[in-house]
Amino acid sequence: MATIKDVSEKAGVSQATVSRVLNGSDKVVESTCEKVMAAVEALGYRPNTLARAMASGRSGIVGMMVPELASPVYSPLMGEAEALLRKHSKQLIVASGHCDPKLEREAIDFLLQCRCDALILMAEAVSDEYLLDIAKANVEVVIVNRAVDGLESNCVSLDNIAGGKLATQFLIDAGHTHIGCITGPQFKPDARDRQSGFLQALRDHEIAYSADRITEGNYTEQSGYEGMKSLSSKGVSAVLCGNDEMAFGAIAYCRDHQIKVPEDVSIMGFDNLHFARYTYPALTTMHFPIDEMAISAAHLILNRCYNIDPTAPITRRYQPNIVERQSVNKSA
Amino acid sequence: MATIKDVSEKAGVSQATVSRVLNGSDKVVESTCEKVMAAVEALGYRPNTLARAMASGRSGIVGMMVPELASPVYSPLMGEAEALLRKHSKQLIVASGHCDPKLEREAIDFLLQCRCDALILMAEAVSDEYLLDIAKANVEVVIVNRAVDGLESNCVSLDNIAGGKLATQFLIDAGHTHIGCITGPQFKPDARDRQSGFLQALRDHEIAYSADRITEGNYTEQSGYEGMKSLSSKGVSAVLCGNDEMAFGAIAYCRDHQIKVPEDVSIMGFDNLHFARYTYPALTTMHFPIDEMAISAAHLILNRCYNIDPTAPITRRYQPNIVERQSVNKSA
DNA sequence: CTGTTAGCGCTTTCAT
DNA sequence: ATGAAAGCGCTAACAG
Repeated sequence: MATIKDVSEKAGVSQATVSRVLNGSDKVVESTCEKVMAAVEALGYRPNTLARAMASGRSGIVGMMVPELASPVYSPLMGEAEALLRKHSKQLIVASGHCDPKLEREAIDFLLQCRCDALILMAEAVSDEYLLDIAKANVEVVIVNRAVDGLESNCVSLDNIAGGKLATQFLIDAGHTHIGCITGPQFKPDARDRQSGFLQALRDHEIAYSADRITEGNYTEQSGYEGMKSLSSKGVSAVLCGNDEMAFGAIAYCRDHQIKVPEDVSIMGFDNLHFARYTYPALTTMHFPIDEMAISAAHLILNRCYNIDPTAPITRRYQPNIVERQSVNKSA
Repeated sequence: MATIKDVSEKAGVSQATVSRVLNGSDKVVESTCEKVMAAVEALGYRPNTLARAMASGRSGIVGMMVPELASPVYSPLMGEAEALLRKHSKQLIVASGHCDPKLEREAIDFLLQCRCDALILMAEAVSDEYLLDIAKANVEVVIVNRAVDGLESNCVSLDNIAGGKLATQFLIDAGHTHIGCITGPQFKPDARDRQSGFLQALRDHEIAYSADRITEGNYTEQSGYEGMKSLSSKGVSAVLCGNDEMAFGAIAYCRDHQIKVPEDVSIMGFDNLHFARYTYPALTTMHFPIDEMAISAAHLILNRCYNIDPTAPITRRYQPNIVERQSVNKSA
């Protein structure tokens, strides 16, 4: 593969000059410029990103960590961020943390070793302190879906408490008083928040809280199925699920056991996955604006790290809203 | 951030020695080793991947191009490949080509500039010739979901013709003779192949081919919805969709228009997306073993490029198989 | 077993 | 406006 040296020789100029025309930085006289471009063309030269990063101390790479690469929930985060970053010639590299503190640290380490200029982290397992440490290093850090104390201006998060509350209120307004909840795994901040919103709404409406109407799942369909099974004998007329996938599982359980949704039991999800509209009945759920959050995160980095688009509006705290479809009975 | 020089000074040895203990390559005496490790620890040193790649001529990075980062179809490709590669300390970086020849070239260029040791390409828009050119360069290339003449040993593909045929046969065996087809966009090789399998099966069974029972979609739900609309007046008892997403759209159309699936019309998908089991009725479809293909692709690279696991079994040509659920009426 | 010495391909002063 | 030269942080012969 051709190097800058080859190009400079072929064009009869110095390497510095080649570098200058390629980066459009300094003023180069028209004719020299053409000679260089011709040589680049002839040799099929592609600048070596690695070498460029080494010499300049800027890699142009932004690293992202998500829990899983293959997940309907996080995919949009990668998709949207990549699109925007690419538009400004920044490259996104992604690593997955698999919700495990050790793996998350490894992933972040990897990203750091790649000398990313900035990091977008969707960290679920690692501690706040660890994140604070990272943020002190000389990389710009943006944390998605989690509000870390002391890192307010680096976080783009969703108000999950308000979401849980809003969803529950919707169910209450629809006339439900016997409401069950299949929560996400309690070690995850978002799962805890959603549940606490649920509890708050109950309290606000002075509806008796009943521990056996709450069951903990792990965000998978399977656990939603199990959760629904255990709730089905508890006399609930509505079930709030910690996420859409568990809601899919709950619906599947109902179908398998001749429980009609929403006539016999209403089911509500959380996330508004793309597919939520295709279940039967179509799932009523809370919208998680992850694509917008991705864009805010990317803008934040573009601003702070590369000084691009400093006027782009950035929202740091998002409010979920209800997407009403057919899985909730409103005449209960 | 600490460099190898800092470490070598702190440990009182040469940089070369530090490099040796870090790479476990050469023999280093125990005591030296400990000194170095202590210094590494004390300084919080992380080797610079970029510099390492430059000096060694090997980046340890494998590049992947997929049509979209956020897609239920391609996600597993990234997820599985990353998991396996990471297990062997290789990093995956992903770029998206958006099904556009220009963007695909840019993505591949980017990957090449990053000096990836190998490329996993899911290229839909770029020509065979272009792929042949790339393969001639000094990167290992694996092409997924496309069989390129002259690159047989670098391709991991799915027999889409056989898949289209098998699916159609299944419909025919179920008693259907008036079969419609919503195909994918014809500029995509897989869409063409699936359609030609459909046509072959019809021919094999001497069922009259009727052009107005075939409509071209673009793999989106929306286009499936539209396709079903146009087919609904053509007297078909079954519809084969070019992919699951269009099948979802077709089902949605039927639901909106009181057409019962599968009593009035049977619908069959292609891909077996994770979500296909959650539609109502649950979608009968062809399984696209993309996770296994991802693993084969990754193994191929591990073998050829890094000489790891040379005995791992690798399949280059996959056969889709039927996943029977509830959307096809078998007593037609 | 360990140190010395060249680079890897590029950017960036500093001269001219 | 352009060239010369010094690194960026690391690995890889080659000595010893």
